[in-house]
Formats: sequence, C-alpha cells, structure tokens
Amino acid sequence: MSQQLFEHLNRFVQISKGDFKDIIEFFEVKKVEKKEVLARAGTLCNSIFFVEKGCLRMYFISEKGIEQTIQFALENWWMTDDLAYTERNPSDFYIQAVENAQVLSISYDQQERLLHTFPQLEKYFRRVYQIAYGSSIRKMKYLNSFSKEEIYFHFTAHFPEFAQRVPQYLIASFLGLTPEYVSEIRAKKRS
Amino acid sequence: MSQQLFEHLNRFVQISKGDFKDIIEFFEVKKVEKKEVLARAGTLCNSIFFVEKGCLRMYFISEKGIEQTIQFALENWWMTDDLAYTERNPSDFYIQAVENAQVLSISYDQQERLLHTFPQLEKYFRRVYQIAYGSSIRKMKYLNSFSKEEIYFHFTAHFPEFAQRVPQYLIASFLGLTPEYVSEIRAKKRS
DNA sequence: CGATTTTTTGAATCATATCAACGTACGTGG
DNA sequence: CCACGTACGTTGATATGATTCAAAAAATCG
Repeated sequence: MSQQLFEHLNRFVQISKGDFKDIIEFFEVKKVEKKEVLARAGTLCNSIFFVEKGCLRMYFISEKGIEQTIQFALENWWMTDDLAYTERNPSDFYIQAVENAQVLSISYDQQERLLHTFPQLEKYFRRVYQIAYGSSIRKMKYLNSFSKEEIYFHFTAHFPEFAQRVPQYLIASFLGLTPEYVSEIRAKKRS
Repeated sequence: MSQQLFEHLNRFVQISKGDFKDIIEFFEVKKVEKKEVLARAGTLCNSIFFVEKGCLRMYFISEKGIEQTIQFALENWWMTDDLAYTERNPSDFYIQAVENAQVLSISYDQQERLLHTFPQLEKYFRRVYQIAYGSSIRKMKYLNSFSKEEIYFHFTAHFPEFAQRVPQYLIASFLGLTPEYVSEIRAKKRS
C-alpha cells in the first residue's frame, strides 16, 4: 500500500481504496541506493518509475564523455525515457538515483494491462504527461530567454529544494552550465 | 469531416466513422492566414489546435523585445500552451500561423465534454502527450550536447521539411541561435 | 582520520552575440 | 507585368559570456 501513489492518483482521478489495492499489485517496489543505476542507455527502456522517496536523475554521456543531466524526478514524479518507452526502442539515457530512493516500477506490458483493467487511469496519465510536456516547454522558454547566470539563479530561487538536495554540479549540468562557471557566478554574487 | 484527424486518432485508438461524426462536432474549423495570431500571451489559453494544413509556431517576446520561437506544429500536431491550458492561467506564449493554415480548434470545456463522452480519447491524448514530452526531452538532449553550429545542421538534416517551409530566422530562433550566426556558419560550410 | 567527492580559483581561449549596413528576393497593388 | 516596399538573408568588425584546463581547497563519508 503506497499512500504516496494513492494520493497522487486521486489528485487527478477518483480511485477507491478497493481499486487501489488491485492497482498497486501491478507495481514492484524498488529500493535503490545513491548512485545506483536503474536504466541504461543502449538497453530497452521497459519500465516507468514513480518516485516515492528520494531523487532520480536522467542523463546521457556526451561525445566528449561528459555526463549531461537532462531531467530530475523528486517525490511524486514519474520518470522514464518516454520516447524510447513508447516506441519500444533502446534508450538514449541512464537513470540513476541521486539519493537513496524508493520507487515503484511498472513494466510496459504491466502498464498496458493496468490501463486495460482500469481505463480511468488513462486520464491520470494524460494529465501527468500534459503537465510534464507543458513544464518542459516552460523550461525551454527559460533556457532561451536568459543568460546562463540568470538561468542558474532563477532556477535555484524557484526550486530551492533542488539546490538543497542536489549537488551543484548536477544542477549545472541540468541547466547547461559548467560547474566552474557556477562557482564563478556564485562567488561574484557573494562579493 | 476531417480525414486528417480521423486518421490520426486511429493511429492510437480505434474510432469508428460513426463515432467520429459525433467527435468532430466538438471542433471548430479555422482558416488562418500567414502571420495571423491564434492566441496571445497574457490572455487565457482556452483552446487546443490541431493542424490540418499549414504550420503554426509558438513564441514569446523576451525582455529585450525579441520574438523567441519555442515550438512549431506542422500537419497532425496539436498545439497550445499546455501548462496554462491545464491550469487555466494566462499564457506565456503567442501562437501564430507561419503559413496559411487550417486548424481544428477545441475549447477547454468542449474538450472536457468530449473526453467525458468518448473516454477512449483519453488514451489517444495520453499517447500524444507522452510522445510530445519524450520528443521535447530529446530536443533538450541535443541542445545540451552540441554546439550551436552542430545543432543547426543536425536539425536541418533531420527535419528538412522545416528548412524548406520555415524561414531561416525562425529556425534560428527555435534553436537558440541568432540569424546572423546561422548566416555565418552556412557561408563557412559552403566554402 | 584518510579517501573520495564536490567546489573553488585563475588564466587563456573560443564560440557566439551584437550592431550596423548592405544585398537580395519576393509578393502586392497599380 | 513592372515597380516598389517590406521581409529576409548576408557580411564584417567588435565585444563578451562562457568554456576549458589544471590545480588546489573544502566538504563529506565510511
């Protein structure tokens, strides 16, 4: 029984305790340690993860061999490489725990069965994805309208929980700055 | 009767001709001319648009007064400011026709009614948004891994239909380059 | 405490922006 | 169908934000 997921479902659709008992059966609870990898680039992306506790990040390794973070998931967020997942293709991305975490994991086939059994959940996921898509468009807006310095301070001001929980160099990589430059602008601001 | 939308729905869910007759009633056909604006920043974003023919773009006006394009929609794409739309907030973005276009438009309330009447469509939109979200993550990957020059040539190589239909300075703005720089790297490549 | 991870510093360099001006093309009305 | 005006693309000179590299300092963790 995951109180977390139950509440999150009920933010968008109405699910009874009884139905939820059956729904949760489709999932597997996974405890992962900091730095543990949940999914690998180059392999089939066959699961979606719901974060109950902790923090995940999605990243890829650039041609220069640098890890580039492109998404985080804190509590109540879903994470997977959605394009690879829907198209049944090998993923471009790694998914790794930034902190010790507990996630619910569901495989592609199980999710299909779940949605078939509880079609109300289509609405839930439709909304979740609509918000996720909208947010990523919003992120692009910030990336295009501000200087790197502004992007960094805008982000840490708007999402202080990240600045506290996630190392600075990961935030840098998520926002497309080098860690050195983050250091520099923070020093500049202090003085 | 929109053959376009009918076929697009049937890529993801099964809709009979009969049901589609009722579904299409929820929409309004809009013909828009090149440069015509369909939605304005600062106003409630109350419609979703499905492009039957032509091309739309979504943009905002930066603090420096520059129009920044952040999304295009060609045939069979949906477009709106999804975050503003779901949250019933004023939008950050303008939506404008890049070419003469024909779109199907549906209001928030109408879409709610539509989804209530035809719950199968929740699956359709879930998939559309999942793909849209996945694609926007993919775009971020490119933005973070390549130089501006690589981004430009990667994009025009992968999506030649845009390079043909859309003015260069809009592609520049979509990818986060200045038009001058695009000129420069194209000249460099020619020689 | 030592070992690893994360952050900082500084100097040199480069990719890309900015500004201003000019060239070209296209489509609209006369 | 020409001509004019606006929209689009190019060029070059200059400026700068941000990266790169190398190394040291600081923080965290077992």
